[in-house]
Amino acid sequence: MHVFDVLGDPVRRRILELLAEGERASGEIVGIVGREFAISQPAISQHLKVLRESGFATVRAEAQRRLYALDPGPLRQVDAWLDHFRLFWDTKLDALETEIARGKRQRRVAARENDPHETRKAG
Amino acid sequence: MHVFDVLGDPVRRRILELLAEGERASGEIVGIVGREFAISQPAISQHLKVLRESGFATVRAEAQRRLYALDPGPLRQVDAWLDHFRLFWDTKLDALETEIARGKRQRRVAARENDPHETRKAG
DNA sequence: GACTTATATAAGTATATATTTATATAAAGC
DNA sequence: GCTTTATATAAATATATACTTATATAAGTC
Repeated sequence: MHVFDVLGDPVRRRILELLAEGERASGEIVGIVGREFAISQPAISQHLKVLRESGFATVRAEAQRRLYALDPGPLRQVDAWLDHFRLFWDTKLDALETEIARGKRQRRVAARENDPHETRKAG
Repeated sequence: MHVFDVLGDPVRRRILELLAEGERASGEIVGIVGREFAISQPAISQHLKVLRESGFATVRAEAQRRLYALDPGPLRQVDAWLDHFRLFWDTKLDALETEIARGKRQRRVAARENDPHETRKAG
């Protein structure tokens, strides 16, 4: 399923917002999102499956619980696709600013990925 | 139709990419996108309708032609939604940078929107 | 005024997916 | 071992939407 199809569903968007706050058990998500959208546990379980299989979320087991965490990869892809349009919607100056910031970020990310110690901070 | 549902279709994403390069007549879009995706003129016309009605594109007439232009509003909404996750995927420092840039941009946008010269789309 | 060009709309259909209820799996507690 | 708790899967169904072909609208050309 394409990144944007995944994001097309409001339940999945809500789940992602929750996961942005931190790891959550399936049951917690069912509690919150199920109440907000009035849908069943299997419905949410299937949305979680979509999020797993499309790379938006990872899971780890802890006893019977399944703890879901956000994987930012696909969201970064969306951000990258928006680059097509930033030059359009920003003023030229804004765009330049944005591009400079992105470039800096990308260079740092590249540096991290080459670092065998996988350090969290990079200047 | 929700912003993300609009972006869920690959034909519409391609049309938006084209419009990011500048205004295009419906016929040009049919020529390019129709060939790439092997779909008919009415199919593309219907996608253009979706883009119009969801605010991604504006149209103006020129003789029989319909000239489509990108409206960045909904794409900015997507960008804004991604803010939920930037703190997650950036390092703290990166995020701070991004937020500062966004703040500056938003203040400028607000200034533009208060400008009485602002143009609105045709009914 | 008929014909051509450019685009949109109508009607019908096929397919994808979001849901439901029912059931399976699997770990924990007693 | 049986029951409870937590989660996933199966099967069936409803709905939305992305197409198709056919046709309408409207401006330009001869």
